Amino acid sequence: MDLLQRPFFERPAVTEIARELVGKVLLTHIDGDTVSGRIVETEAYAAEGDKACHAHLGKFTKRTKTMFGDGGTAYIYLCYGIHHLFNIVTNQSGTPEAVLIRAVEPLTGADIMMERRNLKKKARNLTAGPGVMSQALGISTNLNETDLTLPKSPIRIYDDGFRVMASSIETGPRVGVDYAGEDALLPWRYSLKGSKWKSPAK
DNA sequence: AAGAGGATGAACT
DNA sequence: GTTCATCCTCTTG
Repeated sequence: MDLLQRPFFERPAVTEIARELVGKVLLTHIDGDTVSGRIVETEAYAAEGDKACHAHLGKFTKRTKTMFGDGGTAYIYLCYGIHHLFNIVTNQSGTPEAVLIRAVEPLTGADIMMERRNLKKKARNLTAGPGVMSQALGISTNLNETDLTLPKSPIRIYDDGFRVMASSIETGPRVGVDYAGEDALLPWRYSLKGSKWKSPAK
């Protein structure tokens, strides 16, 4: 299990990072519990030419300032007043780009995830979807700006040797970004073809 | 100070 | 297929 280091996240091509994150392991160590899941769905949000990005055109606010930090930082924000959405900031400090993690396949600690989600079975609705995934992993906005590259961080990304062939990656338009006009059509959603742990969103 | 809207999910018909 | 819970952030006045 190799912890992904800062250089992986500081690259300029956010779409490339989003694609490569599919198949990686997302691990959290929160409240003494360690759980992990394999990333099966991501979305890329770019600093330029992407109206769907919260910080497009350099829009700097209290919320978006996290995206201007170093690559490898957690960007977690509340959506619809209910859901905690987990993103990974990419590119160099000052360039606000991020990858939204939308779904994982449970690997370890599924019992803890079920407890957090108040579910009895290890079903697809345990972690398939950005809001429910965060809940299962114990991620909430108080972990915003967490450095993901430290060995002791409560949230980390690992490469466990699992390899995904290019032909196993499915692309499509991002979810819930209709307000972004033509940028909503960009095929910047990446998922693992055939995985049953993808989010149900069309 | 107030209002609108949002990178969703669950529970309906 | 539709509705709506729920609240933070941003915009406007």
